[in-house]
Parts: sequence; C-alpha cells; structure tokens
Amino acid sequence: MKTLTLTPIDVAACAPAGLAAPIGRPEAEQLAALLKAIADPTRIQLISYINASNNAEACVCNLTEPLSLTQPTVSHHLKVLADAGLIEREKRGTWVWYTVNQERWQQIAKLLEI
Amino acid sequence: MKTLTLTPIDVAACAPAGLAAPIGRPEAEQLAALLKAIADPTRIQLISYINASNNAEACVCNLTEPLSLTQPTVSHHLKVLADAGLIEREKRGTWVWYTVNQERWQQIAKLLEI
DNA sequence: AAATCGCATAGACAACTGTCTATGTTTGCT
DNA sequence: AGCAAACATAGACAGTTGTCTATGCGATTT
Repeated sequence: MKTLTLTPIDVAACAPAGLAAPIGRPEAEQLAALLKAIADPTRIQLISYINASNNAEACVCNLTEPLSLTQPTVSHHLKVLADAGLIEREKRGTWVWYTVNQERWQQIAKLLEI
Repeated sequence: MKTLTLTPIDVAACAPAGLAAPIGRPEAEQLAALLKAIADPTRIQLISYINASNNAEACVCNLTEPLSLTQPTVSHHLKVLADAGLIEREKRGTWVWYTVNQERWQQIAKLLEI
C-alpha cells in the first residue's frame, strides 16, 4: 500500500508581502488551503479543546466525548490539522498526544495583514 | 419573489476569549463561517486585487480579466465576501465599487489569538 | 423609447467535504 | 501467545461548493 505524505505548506512562501499587493495563484492557493484547514467548526473546537486541556495537550479519546463524534471522525480532523502544520502529533505508548503549533498559529495572523 | 438578506456575522460574539478556552458550537460555527469566506484562492486574490487597486477600490469589470473568470463567478465570490462583512459595496452610477473592510479584517487576526 | 452596459440572480453540474461503519495496526498486559 | 485498548485507514454517502450558461434588472445614452 502507498502511504501518502502531504508536503507541509510553506507558510513563509504564502503572501510574502501580505495581502496589500496582488498575489499570484499559487500563493493564494496555499494560503487558502491553510485557512481551509481551520475553517471548520469541529476543527476550531478541537483546537480550543486541546489548548484548554492539561499541559495544552490531548489524546483522541479525550476529544470524542465532548464533541459527540466518533473516534474516526476526530482522527480525520486531527489529520487535516496536522497536515496543515497546525497541530503536532506525539505518540507515547498507546496514546497519541496532540498539541497546538503556537508558532504556526501566529504566522497565520501575519499572513492576513493588509 | 423573496429577497434573502443574510444577517451579518457578529464578529464580537465569536470566540470572546479567543481560542484559549474551549468554545461552544455556535461560536465555533460563526467563526468557521467567517473563515470559510476567506478560505478560497479566488476570493483571496479578489481581496488582494481590490486592495492593490487605485483608491483601494475596484468594480466587477476590473476583476474578471486578471482572474480569468466570468462576470457571474466574480459577482458570486464578491457576494460571499460581502455577506461575511469582509468587503463593502457602493453603487455609483452603473458601476459597483467594492472596498475591503479593513476593520473587520483586523478583527479576524484577534479571533485567532491563543 | 430603444438600445447598451454593468451587475445580480437562477439553475445546472462536477468536484470536494464531513460524517459514518468496518477494518487494520500497534502497543501494553496477562 | 493471545487479548484488549487506542488510534489510523478505507470506503460509502449525503451535503456543500465553485464554476459555468442563461437570463433579469437598473442606469446611461442616443
């Protein structure tokens, strides 16, 4: 079987001059892909729940119940966020702990500057 | 015929404490709807093109050619942005001029704070 | 009044997305 | 070794979305 590894989005390459100057298609598509990863109510809640947890980290089993979602659905959303570089995965034993990539998060605010 | 007027999203009500605390479903949905309006490459380009135009304003006919899109498609995207409060519409004669709502734009960066 | 121009709206269609169930994979324990 | 728990992956399906063509509406000009 072939495992697909998505190339992480190069945030620095997105809209190098912000949105003040007209940006090209490739840059617009990268920025849109990044924002699309956040533009979902479930994923926004996941981010906030992870951040509000002890040590600002959470495993999948801690996130299914408060959001009333099945485990595969939560895993799917976490994968989307991880592929966009917005959260990070760390396996410790059987559990997988997710944390928010704070640095990446702050970069987004800068990309939206006008 | 019935004209549908979308209620503008109350940005201030979105994630009042940022994403640091776990936010509820309604707030997450409002914030997601707002981000969804931006999370499209064409709309990102439209925003940047409007901002880079003379007086930071542009009419539809100025936007179709550089983006290689039909006029209805551009109008559609501008409506999405306008409904989200991200741009503003002003009719002067036959032309309709769009400008970016700078204040609204800056609010978004704050909403993403962690 | 008639024609034209700029823009919005309606409807159609392919592509994408969020959710689920079913199943696979890895780790820890007895 | 065998079993159970935590998570990922695959596939299916309904709902959403971006684009187009066709058409309608208001303002300007002749």
